[in-house]
Amino acid sequence: MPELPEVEAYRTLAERALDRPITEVHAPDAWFLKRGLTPEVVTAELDGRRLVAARRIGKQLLLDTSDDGPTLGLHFGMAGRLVVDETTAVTDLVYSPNDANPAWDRFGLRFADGGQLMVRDSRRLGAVELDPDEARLGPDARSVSASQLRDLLAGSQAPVKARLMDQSRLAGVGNLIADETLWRAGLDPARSAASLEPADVRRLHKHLRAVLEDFIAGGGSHTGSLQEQRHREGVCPRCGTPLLRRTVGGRTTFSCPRHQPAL
DNA sequence: CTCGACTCCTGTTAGC
DNA sequence: TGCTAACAGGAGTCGA
Repeated sequence: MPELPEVEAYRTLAERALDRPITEVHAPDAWFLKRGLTPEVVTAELDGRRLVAARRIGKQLLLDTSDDGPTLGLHFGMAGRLVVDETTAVTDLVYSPNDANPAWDRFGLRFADGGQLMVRDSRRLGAVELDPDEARLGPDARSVSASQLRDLLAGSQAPVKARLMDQSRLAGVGNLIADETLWRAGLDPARSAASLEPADVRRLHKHLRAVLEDFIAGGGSHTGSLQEQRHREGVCPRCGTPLLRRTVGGRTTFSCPRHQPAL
């Protein structure tokens, strides 16, 4: 997906959709609805209500509804976008087409004033559910404390990168944020989480926070220093050393063998 | 419980 | 130019 910074932009955009009566629910793709939700049920639950708050936990967008209605949970998968009244929050989304294709409109709400909120996802890896279990997500990466980060890394033999991307322990970090953060912090993504020293964790925390704020301010997860070097001939932006490309935690991973040495 | 492999889906791109 | 295979910012499930 869209990682945390993109979903934060979606959340801000979704605020434009608040307090507008819902007159129609567009759910043409039943497969896109999860946890047993059907087009009939989601229509009955949302029709006539209004969105009253736009929240975000990690990569999950949560839209609360009026009159004690359900919370609408939106996931954007790897290519999903949010569109409100034909305005898109994020213009450049790597690995996702920019064009508007009606067939990619997987779920949407029509408002009484004629406007709309739409989830546009070419790849169908996004999801819509009602009253998602918010407890399944770890603390949001934008506000995670240093001690929380220390605790969620402690004792794990999994690669530190895999641990950072485990949404049940830390919500919001995806592949690009993980690589950029570990690169800035000078940590090998494949090191076991438990092998980090206290100073490593403090540095990681500092850079994680900085990367997130940079990406939120700068327009997305693709704006990192490492991003333009994310290809087979890529070199370290800092020292020019050819980047190491491998799979860590099941995801394509780029790192500088010089600044991010293995133990 | 923890962790890695596999799977879902489809548009783009690299390579023959 | 055209076809095919690999690959992609995510995450759920299964099994060792």
